[in-house]
Amino acid sequence: MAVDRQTADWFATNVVDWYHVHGRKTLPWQIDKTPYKVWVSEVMLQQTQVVTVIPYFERFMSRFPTVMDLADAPEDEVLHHWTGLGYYARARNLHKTAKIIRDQYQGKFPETFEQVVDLPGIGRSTAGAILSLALGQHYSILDGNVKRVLARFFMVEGWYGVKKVENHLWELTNAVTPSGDVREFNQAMMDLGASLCSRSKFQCEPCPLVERCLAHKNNKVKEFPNSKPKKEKPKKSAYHLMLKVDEQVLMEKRPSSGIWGGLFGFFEFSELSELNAFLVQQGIEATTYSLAPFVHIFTHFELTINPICVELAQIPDCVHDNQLLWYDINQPPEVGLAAPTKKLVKVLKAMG
DNA sequence: AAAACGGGGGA
DNA sequence: TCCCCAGTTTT
Repeated sequence: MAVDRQTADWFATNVVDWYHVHGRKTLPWQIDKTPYKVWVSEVMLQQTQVVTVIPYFERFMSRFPTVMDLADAPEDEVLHHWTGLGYYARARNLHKTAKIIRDQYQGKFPETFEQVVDLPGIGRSTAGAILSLALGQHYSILDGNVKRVLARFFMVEGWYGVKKVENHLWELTNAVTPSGDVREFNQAMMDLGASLCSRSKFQCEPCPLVERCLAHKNNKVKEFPNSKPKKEKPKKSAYHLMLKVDEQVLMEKRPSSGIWGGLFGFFEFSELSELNAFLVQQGIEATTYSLAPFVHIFTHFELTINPICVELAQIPDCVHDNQLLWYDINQPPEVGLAAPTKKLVKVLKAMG
């Protein structure tokens, strides 16, 4: 789906005009712009908002005023100046790239798209930002702000983590990016996305694009860009063996790592056959019966727990062990229990 | 508690 | 090529 020329021109003109009145022009990386400054600021801004970035950027620039200073610095010091920003792999890439520029480009920041985009930590959008903002070259950008503005204006369906959707957005940003004023336009798009067209606190009335914005027209600004579809949680199931002697039920201490680490719980099996094999192995011959299965939801998966009961007349020899606990449901010992275990204890108690 | 951010890297 | 991940902030 192409954008007609008239719409593209209208879009660009309105955005650039808005920039001249409302855009930011005096951020530290906008003064005396160089590819180096734009690069460092763009990488910082990939993960953090403008107000937070400013002090980091200034400290970084006063310690590493040029790409050569950065290249010659010890990695630890680079990381130190990044502390608090997170994503430390990006700081390492920054340092790696500085060394490449020192060693392969005589310390001069490369100025072609292919060279720039090949550098570690610089992808298509960041390369476009460096070349357009610092050097006025005609490249589009597509960061999160631009994606949001375009997804709303054109009501782009789908989550942009999907390649097809992202490609479509690239076509759109290419189409609306004007041949002149590319610096102003790109900067304006990022400013717009960060301010009026922010994710949740958007304000459409003062927006220079409001008249033709499809999401606004359809009263669906909130729905665009479409968010990442909640991925269905993997479903797992487990059998929990509740070995009962009167009012006591057997638990074991779980390994310290992994789910419910260090808590006490029932013997857990992924298959019923394993549970039965365990009983045979322990010389336990008694009838088992099931309680109602239930689902326990974790952040990353859903576990269906099938409780299996066995009632014995007396404590079997085989199960005296430090790691084991005969949990008396009337006099609960003070140990950690996972939520589903607690729930099952309650069920047992109710059964009497 | 969960999504977002842009690029790297593993499947 | 697709999908997940990193760390922190924001919602």
